[in-house]
Amino acid sequence: MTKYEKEIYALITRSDQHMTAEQVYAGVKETWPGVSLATIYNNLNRLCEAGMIRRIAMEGFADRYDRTEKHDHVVCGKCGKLSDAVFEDLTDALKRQLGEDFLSYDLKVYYICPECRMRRTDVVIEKEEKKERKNK
Amino acid sequence: MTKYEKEIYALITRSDQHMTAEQVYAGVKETWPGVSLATIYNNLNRLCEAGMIRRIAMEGFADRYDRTEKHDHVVCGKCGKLSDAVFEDLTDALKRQLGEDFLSYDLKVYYICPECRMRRTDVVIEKEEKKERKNK
DNA sequence: TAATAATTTTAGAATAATTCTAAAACAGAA
DNA sequence: TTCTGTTTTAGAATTATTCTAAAATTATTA
Repeated sequence: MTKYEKEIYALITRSDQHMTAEQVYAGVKETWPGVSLATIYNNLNRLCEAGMIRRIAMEGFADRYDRTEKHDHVVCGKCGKLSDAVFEDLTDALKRQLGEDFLSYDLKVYYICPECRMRRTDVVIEKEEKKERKNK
Repeated sequence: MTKYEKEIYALITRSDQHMTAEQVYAGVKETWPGVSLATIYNNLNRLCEAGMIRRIAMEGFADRYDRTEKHDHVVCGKCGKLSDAVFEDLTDALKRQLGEDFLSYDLKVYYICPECRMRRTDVVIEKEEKKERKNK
C-alpha cells in the first residue's frame, strides 16, 4: 500500500461522511500540500478496484466514496443529502431469489429529509406569494 | 404534454433497455431529425421531475432513464451492464424499519453477468500468457 | 381575433467531473 | 547499480450535462 493509498483509505473510512474526490483532495493536501488531483483519482480508482472502498454514484452529484462495511443509505429526494442507515440484511433473500451468488447489493431509500420537510411549507408559501404579487 | 415529452416518454417506457440521453436523442431524431440535444435534456428533466420516468445514476456511465413501474436491477460488476430484475417488494419492511413513509427505494444487485463469467477464464489465461512471455 | 404572457426549443458556450497522456520520480528485485 | 514496474504529476482532453439568451411555439386573456 502506497502512502497515498493509506492516507486516502484512512480518510474515507475514518470519516462517516461520504466524501467526493474534491473533499478527499482537500483532506490529503493538509498532509501533502503538493499532491495532484490526478493522484487522488488514481488512488480512489485503485482502492475501489481492490474492493477497499466503495464508490457511490448519485444523480446530479459527483461520485462519493464510502467504507465497504455493509450498510445502506437514505437519500433526500429534495436536497440530495445522503445518510447512512442500516436495514435488515438482504443477502440471503436476494441470493435465494436470484438463484446464485452475487458480489454485493446497494439499497437506497429516497425520502424527504427532516430539514427539507421543515423548509417545505416555506417554499410553498413563497410560491403563493409570488403568484399573488403577479396577479396584482 | 408536449410532442417531445410524449415521444420521449413513449421511447423510454416502450423499450425495456435503459436508455442514455444520447440514445433517446438518436431515437427522437428518427421522427424529428432537427431536434436539439438540449431539448432532449430539457424533456428528460421535466419528465423526471413530474415523476413520469426515473433516472438511474451508474458509476462510470452516463445516466440512464427508465420507466417508473416498480422493479429492481442487477448490474454486472465487470462490464457494467444493467438488467431488470424483480425482487420481493421491500416497501412495507423498509417503512417499518425507517419508522416513516418514504418516496421510493432503489435496489441494485451487483454480480458477474453470464457473458463476463464466460470471458473471465480467457482473461486470466491471457494474463498468464503475458507473464510467461515476459519471463522468457 | 389580437395582444400578451408563458413555455419550449435551439445552438452553442460554459461547467464540472473525470480520464488520458507522456514524462519524471520512485521502489523493489536481480 | 541497473533494470523493471509502479506511481505521480500537470495539464490537455473528454464526456455528460447545464446554462444562456434569443427565437419559436403554445396558451391565455381582453
